[in-house]
Amino acid sequence: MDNFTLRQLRYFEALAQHGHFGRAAEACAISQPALSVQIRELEETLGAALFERNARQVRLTGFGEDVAAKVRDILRGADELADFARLSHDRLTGRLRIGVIPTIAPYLLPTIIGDLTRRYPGLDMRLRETLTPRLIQELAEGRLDTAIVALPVSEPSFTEVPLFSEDFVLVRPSADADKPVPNAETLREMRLLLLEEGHCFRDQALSFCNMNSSLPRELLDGSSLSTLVQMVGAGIGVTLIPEMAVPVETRSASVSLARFDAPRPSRRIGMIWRNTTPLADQLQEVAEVVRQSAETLAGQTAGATART
Amino acid sequence: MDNFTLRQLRYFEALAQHGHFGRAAEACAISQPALSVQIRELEETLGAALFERNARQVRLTGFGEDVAAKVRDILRGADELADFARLSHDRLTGRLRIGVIPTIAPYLLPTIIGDLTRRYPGLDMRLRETLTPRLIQELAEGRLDTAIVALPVSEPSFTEVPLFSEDFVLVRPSADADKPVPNAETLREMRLLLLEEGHCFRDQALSFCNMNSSLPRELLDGSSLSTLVQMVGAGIGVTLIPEMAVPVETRSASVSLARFDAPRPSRRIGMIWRNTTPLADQLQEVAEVVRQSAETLAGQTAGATART
DNA sequence: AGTTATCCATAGTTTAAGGTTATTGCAACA
DNA sequence: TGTTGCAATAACCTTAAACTATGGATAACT
Repeated sequence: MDNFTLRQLRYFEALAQHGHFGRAAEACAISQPALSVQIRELEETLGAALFERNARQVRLTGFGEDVAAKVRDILRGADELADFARLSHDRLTGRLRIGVIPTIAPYLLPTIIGDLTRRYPGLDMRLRETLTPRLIQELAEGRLDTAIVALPVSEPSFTEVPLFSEDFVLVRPSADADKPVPNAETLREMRLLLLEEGHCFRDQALSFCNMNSSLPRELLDGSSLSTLVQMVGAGIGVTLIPEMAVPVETRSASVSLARFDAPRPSRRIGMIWRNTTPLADQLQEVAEVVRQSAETLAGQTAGATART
Repeated sequence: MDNFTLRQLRYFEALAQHGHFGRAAEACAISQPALSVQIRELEETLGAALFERNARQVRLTGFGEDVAAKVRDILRGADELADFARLSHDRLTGRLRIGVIPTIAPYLLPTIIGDLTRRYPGLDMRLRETLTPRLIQELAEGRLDTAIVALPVSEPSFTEVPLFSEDFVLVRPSADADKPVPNAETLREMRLLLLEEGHCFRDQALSFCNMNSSLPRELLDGSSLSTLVQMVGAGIGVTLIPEMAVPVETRSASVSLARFDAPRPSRRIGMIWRNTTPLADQLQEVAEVVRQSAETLAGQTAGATART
């Protein structure tokens, strides 16, 4: 292998520039003998003289000139690396891969993308929307940096921080607007439309009714909350949606909304990341930003829910 | 300044590639703790984690990936430098700046350019033809690597090696072909055409006649041997030319050649270089090549002189 | 669940590398 | 012929980097 050091290259460049051991050494903040030794060792590793030493001046040899050009490239590369590292210091930078579950993504992402981009200019955000199990797997494999999911996840190798809680809202045909709000019991008797299997929100909704997810039931599965609301509008049944989805999903459907009495169904949303990620500090910051975005969004949503 | 070392970058690259401290350390031919320490120190200098260490694997962080790209560039540059140096090992390479006096250049250069190029492929030869004082100055200033001149030069800071001696040949009008060959005495009475001042060959010719160069005389100065021979052909006078110039200069002129009796006028041609040049060894080689080229050339020249 | 295996980090020690000051040697110049 | 300027060398000291041995955490196995 090549056995020269970056230090030798820096000394070499200084000497090439100054043409004088004493002054070059001063520029490198070392003593003249130290520089002499390093230059000699560099010449030995390269196998040829880089400088011609003369009683009156020190001059690059032809070989030395060729070397100088290559050394310049190397040192500029090293400087760039140092600059890049300094700029990245403690700042969230480069790529940040965030996973989000489908029952959050459409409502939260538009806001937090904006907020994060404003907060961390130059951040290369990459978003992935998929079901919790896959998010967990990709996070474990290092293909994601963090994920926004429903808590708890209870993976010992993950850290989870809560972001916010959101209630579930009942969506029923407009015709039912004046009927009493059902409780968990009565809800079980109704035709409850749910997301297809795999969605955590499906399980959360079922759990509210004390029903088993795997229990074979005659229910129609939708692939998105949007679909479910459309089906409700068509009078096929009722469904639950998280509060955050209300403004978007009920905008154009003729359905009525109802909030449950206590104990209200709800879920906790949080961020998770690998315990070992070096981004922990920055991800805490990101969590704070997301939390505030969600809070703002919740304010608007509450208004919307009230209006309906 | 940046305080990382090339060694750390090599270790970093190995670890990035292997994703495993033990195997990367083995690839670097060091122990695992040594690698751990160097990686940690690199991370400290750069101010951020490069790898995420996990019980099962070691993975680059986003920052680490950006760094890896820059590190690759730096290391490839270093490798190139090492390769370049290895190729240049002890071989005469790169630029070689040779100065030659005008009364040698036209006759010797065509041959030695060919011979040197054959001997040192890839050599970037740069030739300069000018008068001895300027050659000496440029050599001293490091603007030439070596020069081919008439000896002695007697500069204490220069090394001189003899290449060959060459006799001076008398050139006179063809009509004089049968006249006896003049000696130094009788030559002084003839109309001797010489090169303009500054040419060493002018002084050498004058010295043969025991005449002082600065002595005001009615003589016509030519700017090249070629001009002088043309003037002889026109019957204006006689001149001396070095043996080596004979084949080229008398090819198309109607003049006759005559060799002097002993003591024949002659001059010693040699190569000079700075005592301090690191190319000394290689220049000795070059001198040997030039010596042989000149010998070959002298053989042809002798034949040509005999023919006339 | 206890045990083993794997793997990275840390500690303590030795060796090599790089720095310092003091001195020598060499050329150039007055 | 000293004198001066400058690079090389020597002797010594400090820091860096290697090694062996050990520790602690996490998965995997029985």
